[in-house]
Amino acid sequence: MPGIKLDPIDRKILAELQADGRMTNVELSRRVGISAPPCLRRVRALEETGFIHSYHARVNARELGFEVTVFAMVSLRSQAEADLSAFEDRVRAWPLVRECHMLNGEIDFILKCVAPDLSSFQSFLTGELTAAPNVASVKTSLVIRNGKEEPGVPFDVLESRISDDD
Amino acid sequence: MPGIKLDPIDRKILAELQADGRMTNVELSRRVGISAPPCLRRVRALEETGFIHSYHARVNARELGFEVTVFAMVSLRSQAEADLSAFEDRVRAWPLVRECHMLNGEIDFILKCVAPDLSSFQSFLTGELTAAPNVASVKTSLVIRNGKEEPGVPFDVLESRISDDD
DNA sequence: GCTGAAATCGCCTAACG
DNA sequence: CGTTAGGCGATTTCAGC
Repeated sequence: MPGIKLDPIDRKILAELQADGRMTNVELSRRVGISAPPCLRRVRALEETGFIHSYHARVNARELGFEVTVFAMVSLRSQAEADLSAFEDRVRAWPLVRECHMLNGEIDFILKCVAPDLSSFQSFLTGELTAAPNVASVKTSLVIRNGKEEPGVPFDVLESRISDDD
Repeated sequence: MPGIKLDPIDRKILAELQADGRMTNVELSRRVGISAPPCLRRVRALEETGFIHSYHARVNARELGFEVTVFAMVSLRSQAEADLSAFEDRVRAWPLVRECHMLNGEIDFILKCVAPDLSSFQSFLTGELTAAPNVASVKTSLVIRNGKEEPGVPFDVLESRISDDD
């Protein structure tokens, strides 16, 4: 899988589609400096090789009635692989949990949760999360405001580290 | 701004575009059960009213050479509004920091960072983040693996709480 | 192999009912 | 909101580098 490499045009395509995932192919081809057919072929190849995972609209959570975002730091009693996986399986079934990252250190998982209001989050917290098997402790922090939210990766950092292409 | 309301078709549109932001308008119109022109008008309206913020391709960070993701918990010495804003301004200029959330409690900010490797993150950590004005302490946690990563909000939670439409 | 040009097909997007 | 219709983008085909 790491045998596939990208040239500067591929990286430009990825950067452009990360910034605007609904851009038309002709506009994209214009921006990366090639004609439309090869541009479309490259996009399809990037999708099939997994460099592009998916496309999503970013919606305004608060306007839609999701007024609270909470980070939950979870520690488990057992860190055996089967128990870690079991917890992750459980997390995937909870719609309020949007992200789950396994961490090093004392905290085993950090969960990013979104809920309509505090009371619905708290009923999830006490009724589901802390009540789940193997959960030792949960520390929650309410998000007061969002200072930055950029999707994906910083391609400019990549460009200044790359010697050459494919 | 809260005067604008959404009917079930609008919510379906948002859910579909959150799940697949590159869907064609005719496919979208088919899924929500109306014809293409009014569907497009609704999408444009949702974009202009800010319910749809933007569209993004989700890329494979690891394949692209961003091997490490780190959560940084930052505490500041002063929590005066001017100092909080000054820190947020600084964060926006750091490409490695993809998200910055202000929290309640002892930790003032949680930062989600992405870097090509540990050494480049650590040079950012010591050279930029902990060296920034007003930063009292920074605790970092390396992401071992990702158990879940869903975009945006859980529309199914919304549906089971909504009495009626516009 | 790759790209680019031409042609076809389908979608987008006005205008109107 | 639906239908019609014209213009544009998407996608295949084919020729050239």
